[in-house]
Amino acid sequence: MPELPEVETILRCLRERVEGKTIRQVDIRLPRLIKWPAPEQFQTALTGRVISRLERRGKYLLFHLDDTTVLVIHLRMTGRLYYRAAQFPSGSLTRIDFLFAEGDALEYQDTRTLGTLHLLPLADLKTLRGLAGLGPEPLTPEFTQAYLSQGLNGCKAKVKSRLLDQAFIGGLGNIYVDESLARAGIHPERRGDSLRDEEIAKLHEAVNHVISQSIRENGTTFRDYRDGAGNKGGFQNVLCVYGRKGQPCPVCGALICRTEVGGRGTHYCPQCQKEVD
DNA sequence: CGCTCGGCCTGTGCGC
DNA sequence: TGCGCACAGGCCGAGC
Repeated sequence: MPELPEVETILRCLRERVEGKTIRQVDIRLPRLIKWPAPEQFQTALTGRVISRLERRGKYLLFHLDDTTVLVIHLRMTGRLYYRAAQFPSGSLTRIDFLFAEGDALEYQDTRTLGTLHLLPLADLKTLRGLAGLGPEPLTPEFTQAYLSQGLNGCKAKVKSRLLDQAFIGGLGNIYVDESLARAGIHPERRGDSLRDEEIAKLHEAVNHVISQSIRENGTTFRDYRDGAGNKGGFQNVLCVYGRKGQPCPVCGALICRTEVGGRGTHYCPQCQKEVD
């Protein structure tokens, strides 16, 4: 479900609500979501811990605890984290319920149940390969035009597939890749190594622009996404191509096309994003 | 080694 | 109305 801007929005929302809270009880209703350690140990180890700090890396959310262990949550497609005030009961959609000593709670919901939860000592975070191998994120000093250029150099894969690789760029997902390529005027099926310098410059600008604008808009609610308090995002109102098959391109008016690239639904403007390979 | 594809899950919305 | 199918924001591992 969520990509970098959505996870960032959840982080900002939850920070003020759960940092400093003591976990009194963990109610596990779908144990298979807990990948490490075994659910019983997960439950025991978390009970009594204080959440000292929240952090986001790519699409991962990290809950640092007062004993230097870390709860790592990945929401995958439909995971949600909801803060629940003390007077409300836990709902039927909750898969894992974190109850605080103060009476309030954090609930993990997940329709498709593809999400993952790990509890690890800080020093063992490197064993989570997806997390440890994350590439630089958009809007960081490491994500330069030169880095993008170097990563596309010799890349025979389609540019869209390359941009979705979290080890190359951390945090981009299907929506923002489609939107970035649209803004840069690059067809998603172009070979990575076919992009000219000026196109790479445009793509670099586009990725940063799209991600920063979406963070400002609190992410994209295409369907399921909500932040930690249940609020929708706003970026869906300014999407140029994603989910807009058959609708006019806001730039040129041509009708948006949908195709499949690397098994992912892909949207582009046939006029602004010409195939030139 | 680089890359593509299928599998993991459940729910929703569409066309017939 | 009911049914079946296509599709869904991500990631990993098998296999080419």
